[in-house]
Amino acid sequence: MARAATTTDVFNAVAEPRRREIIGLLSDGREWAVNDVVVRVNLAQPAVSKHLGVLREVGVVTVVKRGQQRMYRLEAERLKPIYEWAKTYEKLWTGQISRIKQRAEQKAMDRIARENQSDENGTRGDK
Amino acid sequence: MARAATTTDVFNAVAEPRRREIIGLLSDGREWAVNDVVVRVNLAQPAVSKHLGVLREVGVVTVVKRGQQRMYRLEAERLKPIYEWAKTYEKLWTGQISRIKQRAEQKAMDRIARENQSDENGTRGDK
DNA sequence: ACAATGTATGTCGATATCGGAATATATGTC
DNA sequence: GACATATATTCCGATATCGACATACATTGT
Repeated sequence: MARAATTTDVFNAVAEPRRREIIGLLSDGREWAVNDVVVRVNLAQPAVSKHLGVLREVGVVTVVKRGQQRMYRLEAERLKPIYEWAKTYEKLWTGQISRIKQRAEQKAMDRIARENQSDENGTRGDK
Repeated sequence: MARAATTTDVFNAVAEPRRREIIGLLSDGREWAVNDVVVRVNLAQPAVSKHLGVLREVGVVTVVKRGQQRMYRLEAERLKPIYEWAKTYEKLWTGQISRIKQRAEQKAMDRIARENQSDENGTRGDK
């Protein structure tokens, strides 16, 4: 078995920097003709067509014919799986505390929480 | 030029499903020996070592020797770029405001397109 | 019908992958 | 030292990639 095809996954499709660049362009919500993209990206037209083809296969963009042009549009919700996946790990880096410290803190917190059972009633008397 | 190396990018490293699976395992914050991973994932040891090597090269995991074992640990903050990237597009699929706006724009586009050419499929039109 | 424009497709070369198998490199144990 | 365990490294075959280039296809205008 070899490397997975770029079209098997949103993850694989988006791994290519050029493709991310193109997604960035289309993120303005407008429809983009292939040539509009070619002008902005430093790539020849066939390369752009292929990248758009990959993005289309995984549903990240949709095409519609308009005259002799093909208008590509971003289907951003297809990126959601990536967002959700990464979001799963967000809690592991938020706060500047490292994970190890977090674990230590967690244990300390548990202990303190137990100890505080005796101190349940509001010593925080501001008011 | 060929496909980018899996070690060039967090995006590329994470494009591989097995690697994401391994990341999922390590997300409990503990240190994992290679064999611990081998037992959980349906892969031979060399394959696992290689995957861990890739993840290590991009900094997603770190290693530390302990006896004859190599303990791997997740460095979740290295996934942040992916989260941030995807987050940029979150607003495009959540919230009704952008959705409505997008819809309106799309309808305008469609109308313009229709005006520009009423002939989609070989039907000899007027003009 | 012909030319021009916009886009897709096919071929090619260089490169890298992924998993398996075999082997090498520690490290620990008797 | 001999041996077992844990892991890394190397070689292999099959497969895909990506960009360049050439070319085909499609649509529009004259």
